[in-house]
Amino acid sequence: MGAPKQKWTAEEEAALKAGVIKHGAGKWRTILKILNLVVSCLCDQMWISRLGLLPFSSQDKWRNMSVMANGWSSREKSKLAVKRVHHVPKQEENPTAFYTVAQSDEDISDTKSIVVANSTMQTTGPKRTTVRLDNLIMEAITSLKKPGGSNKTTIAAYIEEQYWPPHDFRRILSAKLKYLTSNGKLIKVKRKYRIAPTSTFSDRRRNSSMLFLEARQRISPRVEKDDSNMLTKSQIDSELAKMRTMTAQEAAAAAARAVAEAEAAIAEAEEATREAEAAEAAQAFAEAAMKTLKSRTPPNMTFNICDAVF
DNA sequence: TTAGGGTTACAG
DNA sequence: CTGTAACCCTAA
Repeated sequence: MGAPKQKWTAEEEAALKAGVIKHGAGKWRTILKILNLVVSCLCDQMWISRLGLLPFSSQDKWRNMSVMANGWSSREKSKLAVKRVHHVPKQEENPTAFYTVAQSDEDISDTKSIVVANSTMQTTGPKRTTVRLDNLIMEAITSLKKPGGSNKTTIAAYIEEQYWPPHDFRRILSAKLKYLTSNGKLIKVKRKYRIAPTSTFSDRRRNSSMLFLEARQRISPRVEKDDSNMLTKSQIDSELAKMRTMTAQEAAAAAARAVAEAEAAIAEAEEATREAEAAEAAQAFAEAAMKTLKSRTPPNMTFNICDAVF
């Protein structure tokens, strides 16, 4: 009598998972934005109506999926302080069996549900989820304690030592440094950067600018390639060619990465206007990736994107 | 804007 | 009828 009740597709679930992995459960608005962006190419009106107009849909979906993964019944037990989920031994058609939903009253600092894979997951502190390149730069300069500031090479070396940035990370760093300098956050003297005295570093608006480094850090090396924010047209085609030979699981992983990278690229682009082209390319890749995933329509999409990515 | 409770559609 | 999933509402 009213609402037709549209069901979620596997692709949509995959995209949702990717969004949650990247931003954490709870940032539904942000996730929504990314999801709309990535999946819009499907011309799936359901997404437009569901995600565009009903933010709580993704929230509800995630709630359902989480509850399912924990084996609890519908949703009535919202008071779950779960710690570990054992694999459901029954059938293998339960794709979401690896969530560790740390979501109780106050044992975990924030309500950010941590999605954990079963394999090579290093210690991911709950608070370490949002590292920004800006902060890394500040951290580097601060830690290096150079009198006149640190030059780009030194900063890059520091960050590369502490984290696991992509290959052309230095290129992005350059743009970022330039931007921060023009913005007054940094002061550049003789090729050396120092933190501006007055400006307590804080990025005005955006919180969605999660750093691709973060995602990059955990992406297993097997998918480590020449991709990054700076995707060229040919690189995208190359990626797509690879995807066509992928399994559904790998395609899902690629789609997940596409989500992350598109978001990262777009976030960067918003700050450094120079990156607009990169964002476009990354977005194109994301869309293409989703399209590929869509057209594939594997037997029953029982992939676990967490497994696939991490 | 989000967390979380309530409501309704749909499948078994 | 019962359980599940999508949808809706609202306090904070």
